Amino acid sequence: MPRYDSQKIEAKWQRIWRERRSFAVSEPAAQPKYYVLEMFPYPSGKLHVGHVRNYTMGDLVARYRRAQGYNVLHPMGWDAFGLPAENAAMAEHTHPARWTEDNIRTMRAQLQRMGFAYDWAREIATCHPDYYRHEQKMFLDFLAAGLAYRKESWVNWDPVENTVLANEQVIDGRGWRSGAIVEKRLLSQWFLRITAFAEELLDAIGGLERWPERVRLMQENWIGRSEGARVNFDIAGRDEKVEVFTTRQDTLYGASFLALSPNHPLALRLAERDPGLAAFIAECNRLGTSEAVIEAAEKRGYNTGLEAVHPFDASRKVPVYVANFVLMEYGTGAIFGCPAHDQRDLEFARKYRLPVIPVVLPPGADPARFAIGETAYVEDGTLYHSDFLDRLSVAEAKRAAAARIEALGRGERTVAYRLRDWGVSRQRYWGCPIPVIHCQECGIVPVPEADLPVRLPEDVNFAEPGNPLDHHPTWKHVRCPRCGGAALRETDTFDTFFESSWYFLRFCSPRATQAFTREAVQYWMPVDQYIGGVEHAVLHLLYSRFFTRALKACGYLDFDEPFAGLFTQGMVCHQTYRSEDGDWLYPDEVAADLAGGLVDRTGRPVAVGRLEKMSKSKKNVVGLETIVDTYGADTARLYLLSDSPPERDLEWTAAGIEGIWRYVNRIWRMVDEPPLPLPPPGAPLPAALPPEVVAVRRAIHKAIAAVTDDLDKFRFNRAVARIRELTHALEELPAAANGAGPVLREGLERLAQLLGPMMPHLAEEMWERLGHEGLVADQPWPEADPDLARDEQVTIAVQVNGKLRATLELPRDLGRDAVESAALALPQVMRWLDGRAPKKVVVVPNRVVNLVA
RNA sequence: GCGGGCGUGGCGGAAUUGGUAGACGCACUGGAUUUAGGUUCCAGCGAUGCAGAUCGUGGGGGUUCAAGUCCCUCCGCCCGCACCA
Repeated sequence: MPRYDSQKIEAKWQRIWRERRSFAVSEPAAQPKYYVLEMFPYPSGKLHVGHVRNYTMGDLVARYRRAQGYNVLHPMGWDAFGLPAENAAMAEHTHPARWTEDNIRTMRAQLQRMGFAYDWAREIATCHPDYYRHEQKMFLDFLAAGLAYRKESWVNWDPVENTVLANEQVIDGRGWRSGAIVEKRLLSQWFLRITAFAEELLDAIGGLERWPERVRLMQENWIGRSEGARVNFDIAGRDEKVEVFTTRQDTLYGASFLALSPNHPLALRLAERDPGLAAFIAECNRLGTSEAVIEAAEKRGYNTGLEAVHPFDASRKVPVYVANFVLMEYGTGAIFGCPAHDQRDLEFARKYRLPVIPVVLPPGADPARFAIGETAYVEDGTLYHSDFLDRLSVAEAKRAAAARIEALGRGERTVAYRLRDWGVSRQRYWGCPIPVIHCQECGIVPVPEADLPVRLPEDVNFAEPGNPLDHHPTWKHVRCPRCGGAALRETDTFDTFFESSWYFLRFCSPRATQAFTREAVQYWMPVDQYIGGVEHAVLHLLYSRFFTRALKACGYLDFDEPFAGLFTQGMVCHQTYRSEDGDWLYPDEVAADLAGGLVDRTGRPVAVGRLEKMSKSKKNVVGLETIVDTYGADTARLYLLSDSPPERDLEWTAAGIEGIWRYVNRIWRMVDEPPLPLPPPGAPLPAALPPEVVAVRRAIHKAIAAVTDDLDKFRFNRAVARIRELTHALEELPAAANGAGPVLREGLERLAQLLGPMMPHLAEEMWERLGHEGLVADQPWPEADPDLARDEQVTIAVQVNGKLRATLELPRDLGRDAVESAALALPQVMRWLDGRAPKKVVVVPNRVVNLVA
C-alpha cells in the first residue's frame, strides 16, 4: 500500500507558499485585521518538539482567521540577547553574535520545515543595531519624561561572575551558574518607573476579558495594592521623626514597638556611633534576599535605645528596634508593631519580651478574660482599650483612626504597592548598551540622538571574569557630549526583557526607520491573540503592559493595552530515563530488551523517571528533525493539537505519534485511491438522495459547525475528535448508493478545509488531488448548512424514576404529549411502571422524558 | 500562611453547561489477510453477574423528577506568591 510521502509533499507546498508569498501581509486592507502572535523564542540552539506546540496553535489560529476573511498578521522573530550566548562564547570560544546567528539560522530552517504561515519578510532579531537603536531612543525619552532614573539599591550580587543576578537566578541563596553564595550589594542601577503606573496597571486588569483568570490574578497579586496610612512617630528627646506605613491604624493603641529596616536612613545614622548596631546591620546584609534564606532566618532585632512617642497619646512611649524582617523597599521601611493582632509582630514581641496589648475583641469574647496566646487575632471584632476608637468595628476604626491622624497632622491615608520599580541594568556584554555617558563634570549625560545607536564592540575578551564592556580597552572612553571632557560610557546593558517589551510593535512596521510607524501600529494593534507560556505571567506580560503605557506617555502611540487576547498553553512532557550511573539518557538511547525491561546501549538496565517538561538538562527531548524526517510536519502538528486540551500539559509518546501517522495515511488513501469515482469539482449534488447518504451529508455539516465552534473556543483537541468522526462517516458511506460519489467529494473537500489550519500540507495535497487549481489556504472557511447540521431525528432518553430504561427515536421538536405517549407505550416502560399511571412526567424537549411513579 | 486550579475506564481525555457518563484517541484482547512481523479490515474493551440487572465520575452528606455538573464537608494532587507591615 503506498504511504503518504510527507517529505516530498511538504517540501512541495512549502515551496509553493513561498513562491506565491501566500502569507505576506500589508496594511491597510479592506478586510478586518487580526494579529496573531506567539511569544518569540530565544535562539538557544535547536528546537525540539516541546518548543513547537505554541507555534502550532498560533499557526492554526492564523490560518483559521485568514480563511474567515481576516487580514492576518502572523510574524516571527528572535529574542536574541541573553546570557546563554555569553556562556557559549566562554565555553566554545566563539562570539555571542556568531553563536546567536548560527542558532537563528538553524531554528529558522526548522520552523520553515514545520510549514508555519509566517510573514518571513517581517522577521526581526533584537540583537541587531537596527532593532536596539530604537529602544535606546525610547530609554532617552523615558529619561526625559522621568520614567527612567538611576538610584542606589540593594541587589543580588554574584561574587564569582561579578554581576547582578535577578531574583529568579538565585537558587537556594546561590548563583545558578557559579554556585557562589549571593551577597547583597548596594549598586547604582537604572530603573524604569513601573510603579508610576501601578494603579493603572491594576485597574486595567479588569478590562482584559480574553486573558486567563489565573494570569490576571497573578498580576493583581504582584502589583499588590494595600490601603492604609503613613503615620509619623516622634522620637523622644530628639528632633526626629519616623514615618511608618500601616494597614492597621485601627490597632495603634496596641502598639508596643517600632521596627526599622536595617537599611533605613535612621538605622544607618545610628550605626555610625553604635558598633553593635553596625555589626547587626552588616550581618543582615550578608544574607541574601532569596526565599530559602528568608525562610531559615529567624526574626531578630536590635534595640536602638530610642523611644518613639505614640501619635495619639504623648504619654505613651515604645522602644525602637532595627529588625531584619523589615524591608526597605516596601512602604516606608519602618513599621509599628502590634503583637496582639499580627503574627509576625507577636513572635518578635515574645522573643524580646515586649507587651502584648489586645485592642480588638472577638465577637462574643469577654473583655476581662480575652488574652492572646500563640496566635495573633487578625479577624474582625470590636475595638477596646482604644480611647476614641472603643466600640467601633475594625473597618470603622480604620476610618476613624485615619481621620484623626490626618486631623493631627501626623500622617495621611495612602496606598502602598508591592510592585517595585524595574531594575534594568545588567553587567553583561550580550545586551543592548544603555545610552548614557558619565562625566566627572556634568554627571550623567544622555548620548545625543544623532550618535545612536551605541553599538556593542565586536572585539571582546571573555577570558577575564566580569563585564567585557567594562574591561574593553577603548570602548568606554569617550568625550562628554556636553563639556567635551574625558568621560566614560555606561558599561551596563539592558535586561533582555527590555527587548521583548516592544517587539510586537516593531512587527507592525519592521523596516521602518523609526521604532514603528504610527499608522502601522494604529492598524494592527492590539495583538488579537497572543500565545505563550504562563511563566511570563508577571514578567514579560507586565513589562509589556507598562512599556505600552510609557510609550504612550512619550507620545509614541495612543493606546494602553498591547494584548487583547492571551492564551497560555501547557507544556510538552516526556518520560525521563536514567542509567545505572544516574546519568540522564535521551529517549533514543533507551530500548526495550527481550523481557520487556528497558536497557541502554550497553545493555544495562535503565530506570524510568518522572514525567517531566521536555528539557535539555533532563535529556527527555525528542528532536524535531527525527520526527519530521520520519512522519512529516503535519503528523507532528496534529499530535500536538490532539488528545490534551491546549492549556494542559501534553505527554509525548512514540505510540501517540504512530497513531497520528496511521490516521494521516488513512486520510491519504481516501484521496489517493477513492473508494468510488468522484464527479468533477463543482458538479451539483443529485436532487434526491437516499437516507443513508443524507446521513453522511448531515455528518459533514455537523462537523463543520462543531469544528468551527471548537476552534473559536480554543478547544483544539475536541476539534480533532470531530474531524476524526467525520472521517469515520465518510468511510462508511455506502458506495453503491445514489449520490455517494458527489457526497464523498463534498465530504473530502470539507475535510481538507477543516484540516487546513492543522495539517496544511496534507490539506493542500488533498485539494489538488480533488482537482482544484488554487490553494485550500485561499479558500473561505466552509459554512455549515443549518438545516443539515441539525438532526431531524433525535434520540430521547426515557427514564422511570430517574433511571434510564429505554431510548426513543423521534422526529425533532415533537410535542410534549406525543413524546409522553410514545414513552408510555414502550414495553420496558410499561413493565417498570407496573400498570400504574405516573404521578409526574417531566419532558425536556429533544432530550429526555422522566416518568415518576 | 495567602491566592488559584484540578480529581471521570489501564492511560490522554469527552459530556450540547442540570438531562442517555465514557465521544475521539492510546494501550490491550480475539478474529480475518500475511511465510512472518508491520500495515490493513472486523469485533470487543468501566466494574460485578450466566442473565434479568446492579453499582459506578476522590470520600461523606444535601438540593432536585434528574447531579460528573449545584450546595456543604472532608481527603489528595498541582501551580503561583510569600517576613508586603
